[in-house]
Amino acid sequence: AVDDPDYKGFWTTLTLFNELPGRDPDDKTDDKSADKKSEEPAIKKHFVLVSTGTHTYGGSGRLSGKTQTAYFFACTKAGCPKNHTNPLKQIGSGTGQLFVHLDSCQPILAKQLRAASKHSPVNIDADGNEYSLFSFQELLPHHIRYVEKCFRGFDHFAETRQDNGLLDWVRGFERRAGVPARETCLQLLEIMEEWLDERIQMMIDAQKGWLGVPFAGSQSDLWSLKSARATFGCTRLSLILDGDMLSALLSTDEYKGRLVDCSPIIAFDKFESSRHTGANLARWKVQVNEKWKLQGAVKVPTEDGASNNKLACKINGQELHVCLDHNLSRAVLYASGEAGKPSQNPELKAFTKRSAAQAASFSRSVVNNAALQDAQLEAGKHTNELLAPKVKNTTHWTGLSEMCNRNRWIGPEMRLALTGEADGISLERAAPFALPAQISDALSDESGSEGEDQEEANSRVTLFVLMS
DNA sequence: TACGTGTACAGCAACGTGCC
DNA sequence: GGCACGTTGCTGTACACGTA
Repeated sequence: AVDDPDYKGFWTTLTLFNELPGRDPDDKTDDKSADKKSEEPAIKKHFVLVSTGTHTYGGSGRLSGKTQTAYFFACTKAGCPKNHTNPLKQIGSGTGQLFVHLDSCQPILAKQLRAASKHSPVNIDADGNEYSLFSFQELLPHHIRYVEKCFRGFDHFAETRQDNGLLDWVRGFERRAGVPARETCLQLLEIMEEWLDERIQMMIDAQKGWLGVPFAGSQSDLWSLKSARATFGCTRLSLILDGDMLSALLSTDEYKGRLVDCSPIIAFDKFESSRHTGANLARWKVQVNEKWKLQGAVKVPTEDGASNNKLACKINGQELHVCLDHNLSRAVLYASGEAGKPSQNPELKAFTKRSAAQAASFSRSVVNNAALQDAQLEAGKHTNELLAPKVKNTTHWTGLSEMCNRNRWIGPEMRLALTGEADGISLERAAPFALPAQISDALSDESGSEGEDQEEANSRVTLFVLMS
Protein backbone atom coordinates (compact mmCIF):
# COMPACT_ATOMS: atom_id res chain seq x y z
CA ALA A 1 0.00 0.00 0.00
CA VAL A 2 1.11 3.48 -0.74
CA ASP A 3 0.23 6.18 1.76
CA ASP A 4 0.27 9.77 0.67
CA PRO A 5 -1.63 12.82 1.98
CA ASP A 6 -4.20 12.70 -0.82
CA TYR A 7 -4.81 8.97 -1.05
CA LYS A 8 -4.56 7.23 2.33
CA GLY A 9 -4.14 3.50 2.02
CA PHE A 10 -4.02 3.63 -1.74
CA TRP A 11 -3.27 0.18 -3.13
CA THR A 12 -1.11 -0.32 -6.17
CA THR A 13 0.75 -3.08 -8.00
CA LEU A 14 4.29 -3.98 -7.08
CA THR A 15 5.49 -2.83 -10.48
CA LEU A 16 4.04 0.66 -10.07
CA PHE A 17 5.24 0.75 -6.44
CA ASN A 18 8.79 0.06 -7.55
CA GLU A 19 8.56 2.96 -9.98
CA LEU A 20 7.91 5.43 -7.15
CA PRO A 21 10.69 7.96 -6.39
CA GLY A 22 13.38 6.42 -4.20
CA ARG A 23 12.52 2.86 -5.16
CA ASP A 24 15.02 0.86 -7.17
CA PRO A 25 14.04 -2.82 -7.33
CA ASP A 26 17.50 -3.74 -8.66
CA ASP A 27 19.23 -2.15 -5.67
CA LYS A 28 20.14 -5.03 -3.37
CA THR A 29 22.16 -3.03 -0.85
CA ASP A 30 19.56 -3.50 1.90
CA ASP A 31 18.54 -6.99 0.84
CA LYS A 32 19.09 -9.28 3.81
CA SER A 33 19.05 -12.36 1.62
CA ALA A 34 21.95 -11.03 -0.40
CA ASP A 35 23.94 -10.28 2.75
CA LYS A 36 23.24 -13.64 4.26
CA LYS A 37 25.11 -15.56 1.59
CA SER A 38 28.40 -13.82 2.24
CA GLU A 39 28.13 -13.03 5.94
CA GLU A 40 29.00 -15.78 8.43
CA PRO A 41 27.50 -15.89 11.93
CA ALA A 42 28.97 -13.14 14.12
CA ILE A 43 30.05 -15.61 16.80
CA LYS A 44 32.61 -17.19 14.45
CA LYS A 45 34.61 -13.95 14.55
CA HIS A 46 35.63 -14.98 18.09
CA PHE A 47 37.00 -18.37 17.03
CA VAL A 48 39.68 -19.60 14.63
CA LEU A 49 39.20 -22.63 12.44
CA VAL A 50 41.96 -25.14 13.24
CA SER A 51 41.02 -28.16 11.12
CA THR A 52 38.12 -30.04 9.54
CA GLY A 53 36.99 -33.65 9.60
CA THR A 54 33.99 -35.85 8.94
CA HIS A 55 31.24 -36.53 11.45
CA THR A 56 28.95 -39.58 11.15
CA TYR A 57 25.64 -39.29 12.97
CA GLY A 58 24.79 -42.14 15.31
CA GLY A 59 21.58 -42.74 17.17
CA SER A 60 18.36 -43.88 15.58
CA GLY A 61 16.96 -40.59 14.29
CA ARG A 62 16.52 -39.44 10.73
CA LEU A 63 20.18 -38.36 10.57
CA SER A 64 21.48 -41.72 11.74
CA GLY A 65 24.27 -42.93 9.45
CA LYS A 66 24.57 -39.66 7.52
CA THR A 67 27.86 -37.79 7.41
CA GLN A 68 28.61 -34.10 7.64
CA THR A 69 31.69 -31.91 7.78
CA ALA A 70 33.01 -31.32 11.31
CA TYR A 71 34.87 -28.08 12.06
CA PHE A 72 37.38 -27.69 14.92
CA PHE A 73 37.52 -24.17 16.36
CA ALA A 74 39.98 -22.59 18.82
CA CYS A 75 38.77 -19.82 21.12
CA THR A 76 40.59 -16.53 20.52
CA LYS A 77 40.47 -15.41 24.17
CA ALA A 78 43.93 -15.39 25.68
CA GLY A 79 44.52 -18.21 28.14
CA CYS A 80 41.36 -20.14 27.19
CA PRO A 81 41.86 -23.94 27.48
CA LYS A 82 39.98 -24.40 24.20
CA ASN A 83 43.03 -23.39 22.20
CA HIS A 84 44.68 -24.80 19.06
CA THR A 85 45.72 -27.98 20.85
CA ASN A 86 42.24 -28.59 22.33
CA PRO A 87 39.74 -27.12 19.85
CA LEU A 88 35.91 -27.28 19.96
CA LYS A 89 34.13 -29.63 17.56
CA GLN A 90 31.27 -28.01 15.67
CA ILE A 91 29.26 -30.05 13.16
CA GLY A 92 28.12 -28.49 9.94
CA SER A 93 27.26 -24.81 9.81
CA GLY A 94 25.77 -24.78 13.30
CA THR A 95 27.05 -22.58 16.12
CA GLY A 96 25.54 -24.34 19.15
CA GLN A 97 28.81 -25.59 20.58
CA LEU A 98 30.48 -22.21 20.10
CA PHE A 99 27.70 -20.52 22.10
CA VAL A 100 27.87 -23.16 24.84
CA HIS A 101 31.58 -22.50 25.23
CA LEU A 102 31.23 -18.71 25.12
CA ASP A 103 28.52 -18.85 27.82
CA SER A 104 31.19 -19.88 30.34
CA CYS A 105 34.26 -18.29 28.73
CA GLN A 106 32.82 -14.82 27.90
CA PRO A 107 29.21 -14.70 29.21
CA ILE A 108 28.57 -10.99 28.48
CA LEU A 109 29.79 -11.36 24.91
CA ALA A 110 27.66 -14.50 24.50
CA LYS A 111 24.56 -12.60 25.64
CA GLN A 112 25.26 -9.73 23.24
CA LEU A 113 25.77 -12.09 20.33
CA ARG A 114 22.57 -14.00 21.11
CA ALA A 115 20.57 -10.79 21.32
CA ALA A 116 21.97 -9.60 18.00
CA SER A 117 21.23 -12.86 16.20
CA LYS A 118 17.80 -12.99 14.58
CA HIS A 119 17.79 -16.74 15.08
CA SER A 120 17.94 -16.54 18.84
CA PRO A 121 14.87 -16.03 21.01
CA VAL A 122 16.96 -13.93 23.39
CA ASN A 123 16.44 -10.19 23.01
CA ILE A 124 17.48 -7.08 24.90
CA ASP A 125 15.01 -4.21 25.17
CA ALA A 126 15.73 -0.48 25.01
CA ASP A 127 16.34 -0.40 28.79
CA GLY A 128 18.96 -3.15 28.56
CA ASN A 129 16.70 -5.81 30.06
CA GLU A 130 17.11 -9.28 28.64
CA TYR A 131 14.03 -11.29 27.74
CA SER A 132 13.42 -14.50 25.83
CA LEU A 133 10.69 -15.26 23.33
CA PHE A 134 8.19 -17.96 24.29
CA SER A 135 9.19 -21.51 23.40
CA PHE A 136 7.09 -23.56 21.05
CA GLN A 137 5.56 -25.47 23.97
CA GLU A 138 4.63 -22.26 25.77
CA LEU A 139 3.07 -20.88 22.62
CA LEU A 140 1.18 -24.02 21.60
CA PRO A 141 -2.11 -23.09 23.34
CA HIS A 142 -1.94 -19.66 21.65
CA HIS A 143 -1.14 -21.28 18.31
CA ILE A 144 -4.27 -23.42 18.67
CA ARG A 145 -6.41 -20.34 19.31
CA TYR A 146 -4.71 -18.59 16.40
CA VAL A 147 -5.55 -21.45 14.03
CA GLU A 148 -9.14 -21.42 15.26
CA LYS A 149 -9.29 -17.65 14.68
CA CYS A 150 -7.93 -18.05 11.14
CA PHE A 151 -10.41 -20.81 10.41
CA ARG A 152 -13.41 -18.96 11.77
CA GLY A 153 -12.41 -15.73 10.04
CA PHE A 154 -11.62 -17.37 6.69
CA ASP A 155 -8.06 -16.08 6.95
CA HIS A 156 -5.33 -17.85 5.09
CA PHE A 157 -2.38 -19.38 6.92
CA ALA A 158 -0.09 -17.59 4.49
CA GLU A 159 -0.63 -14.75 6.93
CA THR A 160 1.71 -16.52 9.31
CA ARG A 161 4.70 -14.85 7.84
CA GLN A 162 7.07 -12.34 9.41
CA ASP A 163 7.21 -10.05 6.41
CA ASN A 164 3.56 -8.91 6.41
CA GLY A 165 3.46 -7.09 9.72
CA LEU A 166 1.47 -9.73 11.57
CA LEU A 167 4.37 -10.65 13.84
CA ASP A 168 4.77 -7.01 14.83
CA TRP A 169 1.05 -6.84 15.50
CA VAL A 170 1.19 -9.90 17.77
CA ARG A 171 4.31 -8.71 19.62
CA GLY A 172 2.72 -5.30 20.14
CA PHE A 173 0.57 -6.97 22.81
CA GLU A 174 3.17 -9.45 24.13
CA ARG A 175 6.78 -9.01 23.11
CA ARG A 176 7.57 -12.67 23.86
CA ALA A 177 4.85 -13.98 21.52
CA GLY A 178 5.20 -15.18 17.95
CA VAL A 179 3.00 -16.55 15.20
CA PRO A 180 3.10 -20.26 14.31
CA ALA A 181 4.72 -21.57 11.18
CA ARG A 182 2.45 -22.49 8.30
CA GLU A 183 3.20 -26.20 8.71
CA THR A 184 2.29 -26.02 12.40
CA CYS A 185 -1.04 -24.40 11.47
CA LEU A 186 -1.82 -27.16 9.01
CA GLN A 187 -0.98 -29.88 11.53
CA LEU A 188 -3.18 -28.25 14.18
CA LEU A 189 -5.99 -27.90 11.67
CA GLU A 190 -5.77 -31.59 10.81
CA ILE A 191 -6.14 -32.51 14.48
CA MET A 192 -9.08 -30.10 14.91
CA GLU A 193 -10.76 -31.54 11.85
CA GLU A 194 -10.37 -35.06 13.20
CA TRP A 195 -11.88 -34.15 16.58
CA LEU A 196 -14.68 -32.15 14.95
CA ASP A 197 -15.53 -35.05 12.63
CA GLU A 198 -15.78 -37.34 15.66
CA ARG A 199 -18.31 -35.00 17.28
CA ILE A 200 -20.34 -34.61 14.09
CA GLN A 201 -20.48 -38.37 13.68
CA MET A 202 -21.55 -38.70 17.32
CA MET A 203 -24.43 -36.27 16.73
CA ILE A 204 -25.47 -38.01 13.50
CA ASP A 205 -25.56 -41.38 15.22
CA ALA A 206 -27.57 -40.00 18.14
CA GLN A 207 -30.06 -38.28 15.84
CA LYS A 208 -30.52 -41.48 13.85
CA GLY A 209 -31.11 -43.44 17.05
CA TRP A 210 -33.68 -40.86 18.19
CA LEU A 211 -35.72 -40.38 14.99
CA GLY A 212 -34.83 -43.25 12.67
CA VAL A 213 -34.54 -42.49 8.93
CA PRO A 214 -35.03 -40.00 7.40
CA PHE A 215 -33.80 -37.60 10.08
CA ALA A 216 -32.00 -34.70 8.38
CA GLY A 217 -32.03 -32.21 5.54
CA SER A 218 -29.13 -31.25 3.30
CA GLN A 219 -27.97 -28.52 0.96
CA SER A 220 -25.46 -29.02 -1.82
CA ASP A 221 -23.92 -26.84 -4.48
CA LEU A 222 -21.26 -27.11 -7.16
CA TRP A 223 -18.80 -24.50 -8.37
CA SER A 224 -16.85 -24.85 -11.60
CA LEU A 225 -13.78 -22.91 -12.64
CA LYS A 226 -14.32 -20.76 -15.70
CA SER A 227 -11.93 -23.06 -17.52
CA ALA A 228 -14.25 -25.96 -16.55
CA ARG A 229 -11.14 -27.97 -15.67
CA ALA A 230 -12.19 -28.49 -12.07
CA THR A 231 -15.40 -28.50 -10.07
CA PHE A 232 -15.84 -28.22 -6.33
CA GLY A 233 -18.74 -29.79 -4.52
CA CYS A 234 -19.99 -28.83 -1.06
CA THR A 235 -22.64 -30.52 1.05
CA ARG A 236 -23.91 -29.54 4.44
CA LEU A 237 -26.28 -31.41 6.68
CA SER A 238 -29.22 -29.83 8.53
CA LEU A 239 -29.91 -31.28 11.96
CA ILE A 240 -32.46 -30.10 14.52
CA LEU A 241 -31.05 -31.66 17.68
CA ASP A 242 -32.74 -32.27 20.99
CA GLY A 243 -30.85 -30.07 23.44
CA ASP A 244 -31.14 -32.54 26.33
CA MET A 245 -29.62 -35.27 24.17
CA LEU A 246 -26.84 -32.96 22.96
CA SER A 247 -26.03 -31.83 26.49
CA ALA A 248 -25.69 -35.43 27.57
CA LEU A 249 -23.42 -36.20 24.60
CA LEU A 250 -21.13 -33.24 25.22
CA SER A 251 -21.27 -33.41 29.03
CA THR A 252 -22.63 -29.88 29.41
CA ASP A 253 -25.82 -28.15 30.54
CA GLU A 254 -25.51 -25.50 27.83
CA TYR A 255 -28.18 -26.91 25.50
CA LYS A 256 -30.67 -28.34 27.99
CA GLY A 257 -34.32 -27.49 27.30
CA ARG A 258 -33.64 -26.20 23.79
CA LEU A 259 -33.79 -27.28 20.19
CA VAL A 260 -30.38 -26.84 18.57
CA ASP A 261 -30.03 -25.98 14.88
CA CYS A 262 -26.81 -27.57 13.66
CA SER A 263 -25.57 -27.53 10.08
CA PRO A 264 -22.10 -29.03 9.67
CA ILE A 265 -20.32 -29.17 6.33
CA ILE A 266 -19.82 -32.87 5.69
CA ALA A 267 -18.18 -32.70 2.27
CA PHE A 268 -16.05 -30.13 0.51
CA ASP A 269 -14.27 -31.93 -2.26
CA LYS A 270 -12.59 -31.23 -5.53
CA PHE A 271 -14.75 -33.10 -7.96
CA GLU A 272 -12.18 -35.14 -9.82
CA SER A 273 -14.49 -36.36 -12.56
CA SER A 274 -14.11 -34.14 -15.59
CA ARG A 275 -17.79 -34.66 -16.40
CA HIS A 276 -20.05 -33.67 -13.54
CA THR A 277 -23.01 -35.55 -14.92
CA GLY A 278 -25.98 -36.57 -12.82
CA ALA A 279 -24.65 -40.13 -12.61
CA ASN A 280 -21.23 -38.98 -11.39
CA LEU A 281 -22.83 -36.63 -8.89
CA ALA A 282 -25.03 -39.45 -7.61
CA ARG A 283 -21.95 -41.65 -7.04
CA TRP A 284 -20.18 -38.84 -5.18
CA LYS A 285 -23.18 -38.37 -2.89
CA VAL A 286 -23.32 -42.09 -2.16
CA GLN A 287 -19.66 -42.01 -1.12
CA VAL A 288 -20.33 -39.05 1.21
CA ASN A 289 -23.31 -40.87 2.73
CA GLU A 290 -21.26 -44.03 3.29
CA LYS A 291 -18.48 -42.07 5.01
CA TRP A 292 -20.91 -40.53 7.51
CA LYS A 293 -23.30 -43.52 7.78
CA LEU A 294 -26.07 -41.34 6.31
CA GLN A 295 -27.82 -43.88 4.11
CA GLY A 296 -31.51 -42.95 4.01
CA ALA A 297 -30.93 -39.96 6.29
CA VAL A 298 -32.00 -37.29 3.80
CA LYS A 299 -35.22 -37.76 1.86
CA VAL A 300 -35.55 -34.23 0.42
CA PRO A 301 -32.24 -32.49 -0.33
CA THR A 302 -32.27 -28.77 -1.18
CA GLU A 303 -30.21 -27.74 -4.19
CA ASP A 304 -30.39 -25.49 -7.20
CA GLY A 305 -32.43 -26.62 -10.17
CA ALA A 306 -29.55 -27.77 -12.39
CA SER A 307 -30.43 -30.77 -14.51
CA ASN A 308 -27.50 -32.83 -13.18
CA ASN A 309 -28.73 -32.22 -9.62
CA LYS A 310 -32.20 -33.37 -10.61
CA LEU A 311 -30.87 -36.52 -12.23
CA ALA A 312 -28.56 -37.30 -9.30
CA CYS A 313 -31.49 -37.13 -6.89
CA LYS A 314 -33.61 -39.29 -9.18
CA ILE A 315 -30.88 -41.95 -9.35
CA ASN A 316 -30.48 -41.93 -5.56
CA GLY A 317 -34.25 -42.07 -4.96
CA GLN A 318 -34.48 -38.62 -3.41
CA GLU A 319 -37.05 -35.84 -3.92
CA LEU A 320 -35.21 -32.67 -4.92
CA HIS A 321 -36.45 -29.41 -3.40
CA VAL A 322 -35.18 -26.49 -5.46
CA CYS A 323 -33.65 -23.75 -3.32
CA LEU A 324 -36.16 -20.93 -2.68
CA ASP A 325 -33.74 -18.20 -3.74
CA HIS A 326 -33.07 -19.89 -7.05
CA ASN A 327 -36.78 -20.39 -7.70
CA LEU A 328 -37.46 -16.75 -6.86
CA SER A 329 -34.80 -15.61 -9.30
CA ARG A 330 -36.30 -17.85 -11.98
CA ALA A 331 -39.73 -16.36 -11.24
CA VAL A 332 -38.42 -12.83 -11.77
CA LEU A 333 -36.81 -13.84 -15.05
CA TYR A 334 -40.06 -15.43 -16.25
CA ALA A 335 -42.15 -12.45 -15.14
CA SER A 336 -39.88 -10.01 -16.95
CA GLY A 337 -40.10 -12.10 -20.11
CA GLU A 338 -36.41 -12.98 -20.12
CA ALA A 339 -36.93 -16.72 -19.58
CA GLY A 340 -39.47 -19.14 -20.99
CA LYS A 341 -40.42 -20.12 -24.50
CA PRO A 342 -42.62 -18.50 -25.58
CA SER A 343 -41.80 -15.39 -23.54
CA GLN A 344 -44.49 -14.63 -21.00
CA ASN A 345 -43.91 -10.87 -21.27
CA PRO A 346 -42.82 -10.00 -24.84
CA GLU A 347 -43.54 -6.26 -24.42
CA LEU A 348 -41.20 -5.89 -21.44
CA LYS A 349 -38.64 -8.10 -23.12
CA ALA A 350 -38.69 -5.84 -26.20
CA PHE A 351 -38.37 -2.73 -24.05
CA THR A 352 -35.48 -4.27 -22.13
CA LYS A 353 -33.67 -5.11 -25.34
CA ARG A 354 -34.05 -1.58 -26.76
CA SER A 355 -33.13 0.12 -23.51
CA ALA A 356 -30.02 -2.04 -23.23
CA ALA A 357 -29.08 -1.20 -26.82
CA GLN A 358 -29.49 2.49 -26.06
CA ALA A 359 -27.27 2.24 -22.97
CA ALA A 360 -24.70 0.23 -24.91
CA SER A 361 -24.46 2.99 -27.52
CA PHE A 362 -22.43 5.04 -25.06
CA SER A 363 -19.74 2.40 -24.84
CA ARG A 364 -19.63 2.08 -28.63
CA SER A 365 -19.39 5.80 -29.31
CA VAL A 366 -16.61 7.87 -27.81
CA VAL A 367 -18.48 11.00 -28.99
CA ASN A 368 -21.63 10.03 -27.09
CA ASN A 369 -19.61 8.98 -24.06
CA ALA A 370 -17.65 12.25 -23.98
CA ALA A 371 -20.91 14.21 -24.31
CA LEU A 372 -22.43 12.27 -21.42
CA GLN A 373 -19.41 12.92 -19.19
CA ASP A 374 -19.43 16.63 -20.10
CA ALA A 375 -23.13 16.80 -19.21
CA GLN A 376 -22.47 15.25 -15.81
CA LEU A 377 -19.55 17.62 -15.14
CA GLU A 378 -21.71 20.59 -16.04
CA ALA A 379 -24.31 19.28 -13.62
CA GLY A 380 -21.73 19.70 -10.85
CA LYS A 381 -20.40 16.18 -10.45
CA HIS A 382 -16.75 15.50 -9.62
CA THR A 383 -14.58 13.56 -12.08
CA ASN A 384 -14.58 10.48 -9.86
CA GLU A 385 -18.39 10.55 -9.57
CA LEU A 386 -19.11 10.16 -13.29
CA LEU A 387 -21.43 7.28 -14.07
CA ALA A 388 -21.86 5.24 -17.22
CA PRO A 389 -25.17 3.83 -18.43
CA LYS A 390 -25.81 0.22 -17.50
CA VAL A 391 -26.71 -2.65 -19.79
CA LYS A 392 -28.92 -5.35 -18.36
CA ASN A 393 -26.98 -8.27 -16.92
CA THR A 394 -28.62 -11.30 -18.48
CA THR A 395 -27.50 -13.70 -15.73
CA HIS A 396 -28.35 -11.78 -12.58
CA TRP A 397 -32.03 -11.47 -11.88
CA THR A 398 -31.47 -7.99 -10.49
CA GLY A 399 -30.08 -6.92 -13.88
CA LEU A 400 -33.29 -5.29 -15.11
CA SER A 401 -33.72 -3.27 -11.95
CA GLU A 402 -30.08 -2.16 -11.92
CA MET A 403 -30.18 -1.08 -15.56
CA CYS A 404 -33.41 0.92 -15.15
CA ASN A 405 -32.28 2.59 -11.94
CA ARG A 406 -28.85 3.60 -13.22
CA ASN A 407 -30.21 4.97 -16.49
CA ARG A 408 -32.92 6.85 -14.60
CA TRP A 409 -30.34 8.49 -12.30
CA ILE A 410 -28.36 9.86 -15.23
CA GLY A 411 -31.40 10.25 -17.49
CA PRO A 412 -31.14 14.08 -17.77
CA GLU A 413 -27.48 13.88 -18.80
CA MET A 414 -28.22 11.04 -21.25
CA ARG A 415 -30.96 13.18 -22.85
CA LEU A 416 -28.57 16.09 -23.16
CA ALA A 417 -25.82 13.90 -24.62
CA LEU A 418 -28.08 12.29 -27.21
CA THR A 419 -30.27 15.23 -28.28
CA GLY A 420 -28.53 18.35 -27.03
CA GLU A 421 -31.83 19.26 -25.41
CA ALA A 422 -32.65 19.10 -21.71
CA ASP A 423 -36.10 17.69 -22.40
CA GLY A 424 -34.72 15.03 -24.71
CA ILE A 425 -36.92 16.01 -27.63
CA SER A 426 -35.11 15.93 -30.92
CA LEU A 427 -36.80 16.31 -34.23
CA GLU A 428 -33.61 15.50 -36.12
CA ARG A 429 -33.29 11.82 -35.26
CA ALA A 430 -36.49 9.79 -35.31
CA ALA A 431 -36.73 6.45 -33.56
CA PRO A 432 -36.17 3.77 -36.22
CA PHE A 433 -38.56 1.18 -34.85
CA ALA A 434 -42.31 0.65 -34.82
CA LEU A 435 -44.26 1.47 -31.71
CA PRO A 436 -45.04 -1.41 -29.32
CA ALA A 437 -48.80 -1.58 -28.95
CA GLN A 438 -48.85 -0.69 -25.24
CA ILE A 439 -46.63 2.34 -25.70
CA SER A 440 -48.58 3.52 -28.71
CA ASP A 441 -51.85 3.21 -26.82
CA ALA A 442 -50.45 5.01 -23.82
CA LEU A 443 -49.19 7.87 -25.94
CA SER A 444 -52.44 8.26 -27.84
CA ASP A 445 -54.42 8.16 -24.59
CA GLU A 446 -52.15 10.79 -23.07
CA SER A 447 -52.14 13.20 -26.00
CA GLY A 448 -55.70 12.76 -27.12
CA SER A 449 -54.72 14.77 -30.19
CA GLU A 450 -55.76 13.87 -33.65
CA GLY A 451 -53.80 14.14 -36.87
CA GLU A 452 -50.33 13.82 -35.30
CA ASP A 453 -47.85 13.05 -38.06
CA GLN A 454 -45.35 10.15 -37.96
CA GLU A 455 -42.31 12.35 -37.34
CA GLU A 456 -43.89 13.90 -34.28
CA ALA A 457 -44.97 10.49 -33.02
CA ASN A 458 -41.42 9.14 -33.38
CA SER A 459 -40.09 12.10 -31.43
CA ARG A 460 -42.47 11.29 -28.65
CA VAL A 461 -41.20 7.71 -28.66
CA THR A 462 -37.65 8.97 -28.33
CA LEU A 463 -38.73 11.04 -25.36
CA PHE A 464 -40.61 8.12 -23.82
CA VAL A 465 -37.68 5.74 -24.05
CA LEU A 466 -35.27 8.30 -22.66
CA MET A 467 -37.60 9.07 -19.77
CA SER A 468 -37.87 5.36 -19.07
C1' DT B 1 2.83 -10.27 -12.78
C1' DA B 2 1.75 -11.86 -8.35
C1' DC B 3 0.78 -15.58 -5.74
C1' DG B 4 0.52 -20.59 -4.18
C1' DT B 5 3.02 -24.74 -3.16
C1' DG B 6 6.76 -27.78 -2.17
C1' DT B 7 11.57 -28.61 -0.90
C1' DA B 8 15.93 -27.82 1.19
C1' DC B 9 18.58 -26.02 4.57
C1' DA B 10 20.67 -22.61 8.00
C1' DG B 11 20.72 -21.45 12.67
C1' DC B 12 19.44 -21.99 17.00
C1' DA B 13 17.58 -24.19 21.52
C1' DA B 14 16.42 -28.09 24.04
C1' DC B 15 17.01 -32.54 25.42
C1' DG B 16 19.47 -36.97 26.31
C1' DT B 17 23.58 -39.46 27.58
C1' DG B 18 27.95 -40.47 29.54
C1' DC B 19 31.90 -39.14 32.17
C1' DC B 20 34.22 -37.11 36.04
C1' DG C 1 25.69 -32.05 40.05
C1' DG C 2 28.33 -30.05 36.44
C1' DC C 3 30.14 -30.43 32.11
C1' DA C 4 30.94 -31.93 27.31
C1' DC C 5 29.10 -33.71 23.50
C1' DG C 6 25.63 -35.67 20.24
C1' DT C 7 20.98 -35.64 18.48
C1' DT C 8 16.55 -33.77 17.52
C1' DG C 9 12.93 -30.28 16.87
C1' DC C 10 11.41 -25.77 15.48
C1' DT C 11 11.46 -21.48 12.91
C1' DG C 12 12.62 -18.70 9.20
C1' DT C 13 14.31 -18.13 4.60
C1' DA C 14 15.51 -18.96 -0.22
C1' DC C 15 14.29 -20.76 -4.32
C1' DA C 16 12.12 -23.39 -8.10
C1' DC C 17 8.14 -24.18 -10.41
C1' DG C 18 3.29 -23.92 -11.59
C1' DT C 19 -0.79 -21.14 -12.29
C1' DA C 20 -4.69 -17.56 -12.00
